[in-house]
Amino acid sequence: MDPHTQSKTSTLADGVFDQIRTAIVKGELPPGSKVSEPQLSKQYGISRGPLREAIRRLEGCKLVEIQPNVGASVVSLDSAQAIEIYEIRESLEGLACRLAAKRCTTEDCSNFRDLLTKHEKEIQSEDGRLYYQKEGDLDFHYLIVQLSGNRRLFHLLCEELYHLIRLCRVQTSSQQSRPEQAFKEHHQIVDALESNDGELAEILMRRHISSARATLLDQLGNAR
Amino acid sequence: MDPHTQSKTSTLADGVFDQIRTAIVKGELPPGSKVSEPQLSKQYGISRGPLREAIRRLEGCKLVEIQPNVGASVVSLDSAQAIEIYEIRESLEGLACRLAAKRCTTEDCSNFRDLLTKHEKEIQSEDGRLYYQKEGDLDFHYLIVQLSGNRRLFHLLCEELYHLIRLCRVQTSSQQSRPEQAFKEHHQIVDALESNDGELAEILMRRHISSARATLLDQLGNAR
DNA sequence: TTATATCGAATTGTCAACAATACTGTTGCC
DNA sequence: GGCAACAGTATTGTTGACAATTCGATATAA
Repeated sequence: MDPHTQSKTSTLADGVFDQIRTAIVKGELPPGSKVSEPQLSKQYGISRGPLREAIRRLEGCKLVEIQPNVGASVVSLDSAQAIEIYEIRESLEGLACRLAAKRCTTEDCSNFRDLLTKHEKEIQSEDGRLYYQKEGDLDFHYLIVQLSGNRRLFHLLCEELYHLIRLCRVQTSSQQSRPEQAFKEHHQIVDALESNDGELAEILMRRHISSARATLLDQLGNAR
Repeated sequence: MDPHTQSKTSTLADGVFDQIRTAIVKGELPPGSKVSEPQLSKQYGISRGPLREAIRRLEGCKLVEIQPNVGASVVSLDSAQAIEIYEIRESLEGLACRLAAKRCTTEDCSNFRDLLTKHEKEIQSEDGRLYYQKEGDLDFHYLIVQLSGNRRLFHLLCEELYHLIRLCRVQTSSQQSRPEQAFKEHHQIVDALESNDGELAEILMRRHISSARATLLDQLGNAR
């Protein structure tokens, strides 16, 4: 569609991987829809070779499912799978938070505070409705995972799991209904980070995500 | 090499994916070694197309690293990365254990006990040295993850992380030196599962893996 | 001897064509 | 009318060839 979108990636396969992944998490390729090789091959102006490699990478991220001799489809996450994803997220972000608390400097903390006040303004100005859709929430979590220092954990969360979570939100067209509470919880987490209390930080983060999961599942239930 | 090894998988790419993955975790393709497309293409008797798809899947499992215009190499895990992997494993298996405790039936528990006594015999007969290399240890963990009921967690651990852990052991040619202690810890975990005490089971599992990590890192340090 | 440049070989990236399988719409039969 | 077999079409799986890039060896100069 956008011919100028093709960024200057070294290989075509990596380029279309990024593009298709974005299309999926934005909902342009709806969950359950078929990922047709001829169509995408035309659309992105590349041959089927690199395209198939890109699809295989998407399969690795669990964003598409491939049936042999049938093809790939965008994953469709039911509530059971959403629960599974959030259980894993809760565990891993708890870990990230515990690790981050050990490495958190005063400068890091002030960065967190800055981010949170910036978010607070957005919440107030937009009445909070768009906070989650604009990825403001994930920003905060990104920063913590980054601070954890565990690069594999960063990749697992930020390059794989978060995309699935975006997909969940797309499927429910979720407008998070508890921005104020989430905001308060974020501050509590930073408090724990500030005092380098890893165990508390982990507990708070797990509780925070557990609440988010409950909210999401509530919406999933209502959507049905 | 083994022409009859090519199992009847639906697609060539999936077949060689399995074969190469096995070759990597067995150490036949040593860490850091180049994954040459022409060579493997000849070796497995397939064209480069499906082979490249298989390599892309291996990249998704983090078993190889791909540099554009250079090619893929088997990952080589230093101690820092081993720590990262074990941190993640500790967190996720803690989760698995907590979930498993909630779903554990008396039948499941007797299965665990059977497995453990079987392992005990192996330990005694072989003086424990081969316990870990024969994957007896991972058997136990497999069962718990399976019992957790979280299929995505199962895939993440058993289809991705455990292969990396095997790779760690291959790199250190690790002969676990604490089979008796591990065995005792396994029993304690089953005790917790038996009483459906998820929180205790999680704590015990995390501690168990933490000990395993310490042992591994000790060997990594000595190996250097 | 060391460093640099250059050329050639090998490898990776990409493509288009062929083979095999799955899907679709029709026909024929019960 | 409904269902099963069938043929045609479209899609996926696979291959070999070509283009582009990288790697290595040789030669040259300081």
